[in-house]
Amino acid sequence: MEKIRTRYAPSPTGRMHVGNLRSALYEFLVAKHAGGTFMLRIEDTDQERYVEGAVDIIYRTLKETGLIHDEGPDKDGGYGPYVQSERMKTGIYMKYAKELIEKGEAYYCFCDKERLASLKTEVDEDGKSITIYDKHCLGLSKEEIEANLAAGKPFVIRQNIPNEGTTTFHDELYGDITVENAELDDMILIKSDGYPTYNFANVVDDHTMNITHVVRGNEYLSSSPKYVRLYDAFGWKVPVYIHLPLITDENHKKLSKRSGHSSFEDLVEQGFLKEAIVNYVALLGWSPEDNEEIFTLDELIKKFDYHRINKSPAVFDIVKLRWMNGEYLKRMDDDKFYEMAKPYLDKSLPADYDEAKRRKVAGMVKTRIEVFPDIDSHIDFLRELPEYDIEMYTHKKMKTDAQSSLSVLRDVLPILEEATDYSNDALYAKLLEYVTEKGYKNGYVMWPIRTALSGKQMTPAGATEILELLGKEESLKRIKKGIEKLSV
RNA sequence: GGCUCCGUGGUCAAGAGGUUAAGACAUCGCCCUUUCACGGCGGUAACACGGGUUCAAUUCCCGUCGGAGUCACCA
Repeated sequence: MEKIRTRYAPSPTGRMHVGNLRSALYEFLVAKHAGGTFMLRIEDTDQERYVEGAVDIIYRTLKETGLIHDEGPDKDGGYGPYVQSERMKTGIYMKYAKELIEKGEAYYCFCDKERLASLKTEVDEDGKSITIYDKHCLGLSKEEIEANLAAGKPFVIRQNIPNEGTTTFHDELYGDITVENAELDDMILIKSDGYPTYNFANVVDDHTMNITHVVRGNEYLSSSPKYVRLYDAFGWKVPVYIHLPLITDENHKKLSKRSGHSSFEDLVEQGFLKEAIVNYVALLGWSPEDNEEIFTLDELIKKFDYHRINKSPAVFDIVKLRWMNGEYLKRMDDDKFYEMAKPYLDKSLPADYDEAKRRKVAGMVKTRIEVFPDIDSHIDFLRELPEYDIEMYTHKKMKTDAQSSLSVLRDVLPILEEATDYSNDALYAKLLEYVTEKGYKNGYVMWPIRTALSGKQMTPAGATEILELLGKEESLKRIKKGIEKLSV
């Protein structure tokens, strides 16, 4: 069996959104699972859409996600035959286009924009025009063509598709798909600026680079017959097609940059881990045989079998991504977690907290956040006591209310004032003495303390842990404030 | 609108002619607890509809409906 070769062929038009990333990932996995080759090819034949820096984004994203290509250009390795605009300079596309003209499978077209526009007669509900080129220039004589070319008249080269019969192609997932040739437009192969269109460059490059498996989004499904006709026209072997189900937003619309859907980099900026994003995206449209959900790239390579790819579109669910990111955070070792959380801790914590304290807070927060930016909402009270309502002192299960809290806080204040050891353990022991002496339940005492200290419904730590973090002075201040509030 | 594809809970997603139709996220409840969270346990919730084929269809076929994609000198 021949070695599998796949390629990721993005056009540099900006950041990679989740759909792009998923394509790259599956192309990578299809190849790697079978020990094949994964390559990168930059499809930049549209000078108008080219975005400065977009190629670097592609390199960076691939590198950061671990989707390392075996062939193709990279930041340091210079360019090669894998950037279409460079490749075009060799004249390869024009050469092949002319070959098709000789075979009668393509032809010169000199129609101008106006004539083309006049063809767009039918208009549908959305105001969109529908056109199929009328093959006007196919009827040109050899002399007319020569004359036009000699006169330097702008031209394009079109694929010649018969108006009768049908074309069928096979997709590994969707099976055989057949369309009427009459439905197929004579698509442009070479544009008037001399650049090949995506459609043409794609086929020429896939063939000449020996791509065996073409993995791409399902939006290409309906144009695939045209590609197949191109392969046939050349007499080339048609690659194995694997069209991927679309990834959509919550409204079931295809993800796109234009609609402002999140790119990989946006997600990273929102605090998601790269591994979690890749992991989550892998599960959009594919599932393993077992019920595992968390895996590394290497595990994915082992498990990935493209036959298990789903056919129906998948909604990108950020809520589940958040959950998954949280799983990654929980499994992360403490040192690494601390390093990554540091910038967020620095932002939220009082400046005088030393490293030991910061590490302690990191540990508290580790299992309760889903993404790093969640940190602030958990610990902001350490910086400053927020305004809070005394309603918060009421807790049904702890059987506390404003009145009971007031008396507890009044009792506890002197204990805390006298305490010299402000460690969690010592304070806990001290307060427990009080609790047992009075015959209260733990929560009956701890709840009001915690409330007075934090002013929050929830905190990442218990009352005594917060006492330790805050320190004596600040703690007493907050307890007094609580008493004051409750006394009114 | 033409063409193409898709249609299992709110979402992801197993399954496949005969099952009590998995699992995960979300949601709800209980337990644990120095609050919340974590963790543990449990609950609600799905085969779009109508015809066939069959002893038996969620599963196969047809139709309907619904959704999406695509119809550029963009990729």
